[in-house]
Parts: sequence; structure tokens; C-alpha cells
Amino acid sequence: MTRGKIQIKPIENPTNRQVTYSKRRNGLFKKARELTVLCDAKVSLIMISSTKRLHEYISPNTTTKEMIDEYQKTMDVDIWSSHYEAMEEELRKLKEVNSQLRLEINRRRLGEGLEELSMRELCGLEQEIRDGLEVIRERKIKVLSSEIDKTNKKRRNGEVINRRLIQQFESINIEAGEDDPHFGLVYNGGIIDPDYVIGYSNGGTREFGLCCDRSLPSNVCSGDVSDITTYPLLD
Amino acid sequence: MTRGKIQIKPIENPTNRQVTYSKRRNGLFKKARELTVLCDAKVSLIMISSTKRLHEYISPNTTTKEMIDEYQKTMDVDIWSSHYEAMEEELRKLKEVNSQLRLEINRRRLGEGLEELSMRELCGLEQEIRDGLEVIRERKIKVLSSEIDKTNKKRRNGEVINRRLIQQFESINIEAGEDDPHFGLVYNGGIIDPDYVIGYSNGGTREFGLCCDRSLPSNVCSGDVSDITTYPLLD
DNA sequence: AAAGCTATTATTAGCTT
DNA sequence: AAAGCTAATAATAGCTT
Repeated sequence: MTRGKIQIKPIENPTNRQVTYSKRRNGLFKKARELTVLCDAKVSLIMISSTKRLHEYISPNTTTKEMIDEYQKTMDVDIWSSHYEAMEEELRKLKEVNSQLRLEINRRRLGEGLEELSMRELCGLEQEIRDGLEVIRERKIKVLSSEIDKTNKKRRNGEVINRRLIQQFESINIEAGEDDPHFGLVYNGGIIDPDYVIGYSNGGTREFGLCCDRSLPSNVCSGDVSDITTYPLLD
Repeated sequence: MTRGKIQIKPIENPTNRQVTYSKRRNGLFKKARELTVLCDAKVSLIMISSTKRLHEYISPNTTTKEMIDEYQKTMDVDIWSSHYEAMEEELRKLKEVNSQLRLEINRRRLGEGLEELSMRELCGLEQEIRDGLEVIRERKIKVLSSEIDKTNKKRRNGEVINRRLIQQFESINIEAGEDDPHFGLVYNGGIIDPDYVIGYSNGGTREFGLCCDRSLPSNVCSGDVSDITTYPLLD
């Protein structure tokens, strides 16, 4: 409003508009601040420019929420109601989807809710489940194979260690001049190589090995309980 | 700001304070209006005087609620939360349950997401699915039995009707004095009783009967294609 | 594009009615 | 207390840098 009076009408030039917005916004802020101090008033001022930038002023002695609460109380309108309704709608939809999902699970997994299904649908469902079962079976095989691999590696490692121990033991025996030791490692021809059977419990979390060695004494390998002896493998 | 510059500090005199509030409030409103028009901006201005009177300006091209929504989005704070904490909590939980359920379905049904499952979990899952399969199998048997029952009833009903028709046909023949008719119903000893086999297509929606009657002419029952002939049953 | 200048208009404090 | 007046300050449009 200088160098010629202006009219209050939209500024077409975007740059000018933005500059004017910025200047006048600061003017408004200043006025709001002054009003707050001079008159002990509370002011909430929110501005959004045509470029969608938001600026706000809120008096130091209040909060935006308090101002809105006060606004609602005074205006006797519930600004929240529409927000509330939207939320309720979302809640309702979520609940619906939820129960649909549960139904789905029950149907597929627990085999419930089959009453209204036709023979064709039942057959389709059965096939779907069989397919799923097949995927699980394949996965089990994969897990088992990798477990067996791991255990085999451990076993081979154990064999190497055993061989070394046996050699050490023998050299000790030779040093001590003992020809007929009563205690010692039981082994077969220098290498521990019994009939190993690697087994797995059903859950698959604990692995153990079965060792059938017919050269062991009869009180260990006797047939009255079992003709195999189980040895837990090292972890 | 006339007849001597003023300082921006609280006006002690209540009357003066109120007068200044009123004048400056209008000034602020005018500035807000001008900003709206000149810069195509949106302004929400709420003021509360020290005497607890509330005044607001809102740009004509928006609403107070829209401004508050925008404010929240920009500030990333939820002003509503205190009002609707319970609801938001419920919403959050539902969303969580929802995604859990979806995960569940994907796992169980499509056999996906098995990578992180242990052997024990895989076995449990397999058993669950087998159980579900068993339920479906039982349901199929039930559906089949009831279909067979229904069809048997229809067949018996058809037999009664057939018997009546045959009796009528015979009495007509007797009335006409025909002893050796060339055309007529083919039957076995007065009662249609071929070797019925009730069968069902895999989908279970279409039922049909198989009729094996060795007394039929050879061009119908000959063995070069099949030794049974299929007759669709009435609906 | 952003900051600074200034002529000019706009706002308003203190007064009067 | 409410409205109007006006001197004086404040805001700012259009310009320059």
C-alpha cells in the first residue's frame, strides 16, 4: 500500500503472490503477538499458502489443542464428530475384514465352516490343502538334509580327533611298557568305525546318533532290551 | 501508535485493554481477509480475549476442521488422540491382529513363510493340516451319502411310476388285441431292475447313474467300446 | 530467489463526543 | 461503553541490489 494504493484482489503473478504472502504473514504474526501481550489474549493463527506451506502462531500462554477445545465449546459444534465417524467406519471395516480372515483360517485350517460348501468346493479345498502339505513336506526334507550334512561334518571331525587321541594313547602305553591294558578306548582296528546310524527326533530340534558295534561287550549290546546302544553326539 | 509510540506490554487498565483488543482484533481480521484474497491463502484465526470471549476468522475457501486436519498432518501430532485414545488403541490392535491373521493365512494356505520354522514347528503344522484334511474328507463322505440317499429315493419313486406305466401299457395292448408288439418299453420281468451303479463326477454337482443291463441289444452293450452304458438320471 | 529500501497507505492510541 | 476523530506510528508495494 505504497507507491499507489492497491486493491484487495488475487495477485496473479506467482512470485509477487509468494513475496506478498511472506511479508503479510509476518505482519499478521507480529500483530498476533502484540495482541497477545497487550490484551492478555490467546491467539491461534494457522495459515496455508497457495503453495501448501503451513505456518502457525500460537500464543505462549496456551496450546493449539486448548484453543480448538475452546472453539468447540463456544461454537457448540463437534469438529471431532466427522473425524470420529471416519474412525468408526475404519474400525467397522477392520472388524469385518478381521472376522473374514478368521473365517478363512478356520475353514482352511480347522476344517470348520464346511457345511455350506458344495462337493466341488470341498474337492478344490482338499487339493489346495494337499498342495500346502506337499510344500511343507519338501521343506521338511530340505531341513533334514541340511541337518544330516551338518552332522556328517561333525562326525568326520570327531573321527579325526579320535584318531589323534588313539595315537596318543598308544604312544603312552608304549612308553609305559604296558602290553595288556585293562582300561582304554574301545576301537576297531585303530579307527573307530562302528555302524553309525544318524537319527532325528520327530521335532527335529535334538539330533542323536545310534551306534551299533557288535564288538562291544555283551552287557552293553545284549538283546534283552535292545541290540543297539544310543550315544548322544557332541554338540 | 499515535500521539506517542507505545511499547508492547500488557495494558493494565481493563477498559483500555478491552478497547484495544476490539480494535486490534478487527485489524487482524482485516489483514487475514486480505491475505486470503491477495495470496489465495487459507487462514484460521481464533482469538480469546482476557474476558474469555472468543472470535474467529476462517477463510471462505476452507473450514476450521480442514485447517486443523492439515495442521495435524504437517506437525505430525495427533490432537485428537486424547479424545479418542481408546478408539485409536482398538484400531491399532485390530490392525495388528489383522496383519497377523494375514500372515497366518499365507503361511498355512500357500505354504509360504516356512523358512524360519523349525523341524518341530513344521511337524506340528503338518499334523494340523492333516487334521483339517481329515475333517474335509469326513465332510465329503457325508455329502456323498446324502446325495446317494436322495438319488435312491428318486430311483424308487421312478420304479413305482414305471410299474404303473407298464401296467397301463399292457392293459392298452390287451384292449387293442395286439399279442406281439414291435415297439414298447424294454423291461425285465415286469420290473425295470438293471444293475444300477450310482456314480458321481469329481466335482459332485452332477450326479448320474450307470446302468448295466445285459439283456439290452448288442449294439448298445457291445464290448468294443464299453460294456456299460450311461444314462443320465432325471433331476 | 531473497533481502533491503522507502514512499505511501493503513492502522491505531489517545482523545472527544 | 460505544463510536468517531486524527495525529502519529506501523505496514508494506514496488522497487533496487
